[in-house]
Amino acid sequence: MTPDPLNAVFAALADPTRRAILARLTEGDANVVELTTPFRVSQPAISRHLRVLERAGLISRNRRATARFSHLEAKPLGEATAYLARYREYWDESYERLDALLSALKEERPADPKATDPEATDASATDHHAPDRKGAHDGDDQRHG
Amino acid sequence: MTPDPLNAVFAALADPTRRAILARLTEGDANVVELTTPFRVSQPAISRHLRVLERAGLISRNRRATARFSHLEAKPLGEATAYLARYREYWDESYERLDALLSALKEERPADPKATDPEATDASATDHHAPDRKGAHDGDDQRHG
DNA sequence: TCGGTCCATAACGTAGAGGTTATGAATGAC
DNA sequence: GTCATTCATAACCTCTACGTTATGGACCGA
Repeated sequence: MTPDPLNAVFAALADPTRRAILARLTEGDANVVELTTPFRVSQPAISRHLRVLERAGLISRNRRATARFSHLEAKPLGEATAYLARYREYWDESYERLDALLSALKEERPADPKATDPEATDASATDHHAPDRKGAHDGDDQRHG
Repeated sequence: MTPDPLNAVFAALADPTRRAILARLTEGDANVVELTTPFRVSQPAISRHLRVLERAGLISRNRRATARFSHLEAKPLGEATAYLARYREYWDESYERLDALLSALKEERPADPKATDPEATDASATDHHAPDRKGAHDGDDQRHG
């Protein structure tokens, strides 16, 4: 039933107006009029953006008189960040490769002990653009369907 | 002219098939056939997913004989993470507030040590609808759906 | 040269996103 | 009670996303 919360969170974040709304909400809760004013789109459009954000769990809302205030709920952002953190080693990879390269160069010259860390030379680095792994892994691919 | 790279990156991440493709690519580069097999969608569908990922800068591709291998380019993921990091204080906030609340309770009745585990009592529960950042409003009237 | 494999693209359908204007319900102020 | 404000919703349009099947180009092996 729940297809995957990340779908809704990332989709919500894909729209610049919604990101701007979230940024605005870091300065404090705001009602629809306050959120509509700076964005030169119509009020119903903002209302729909808010509904998208609410369904993604990124905001909560409560009444106050005739107004309805939106409040930033950042936990899904934390979950999205946690998801992305899985890839950190891959965008650090270039630095690691630079490290490996420098280490290799240093090996030709004498010494430097810290260059011998086996974890530093990640497999993915050598693997770069040299696939040749034809069906090596078992069918562990995740389908979120 | 470039509307904002985050648009494309988050939009690309919003699709579970594309996220699965990225996950697969952490195990090594793959051609279209290898990427199509596990996902029970047609090959043209995968080709389009790959184009979306490529436009978002999340993969690069190179030929190898008749095949075309995709390679994970994680830097945009790092940029997306950097963007989300701006909100870290807001999802940490709940823990901070929970801490503050528990501290306050402890001062009243010095006892009950097991209540201090932040993992045990879900933080979002306390955080929910307790704005007080600026708008200083209360009243819990929320609607979902 | 010929057949097979890999892949992109075209053509098409459906569904949803994002925008608009018009309108009405809910609530506070007078 | 009456009016003004706030907001959601309906009705509508356009554009894009995502999927399909059909097809053809590019390239390798024999």
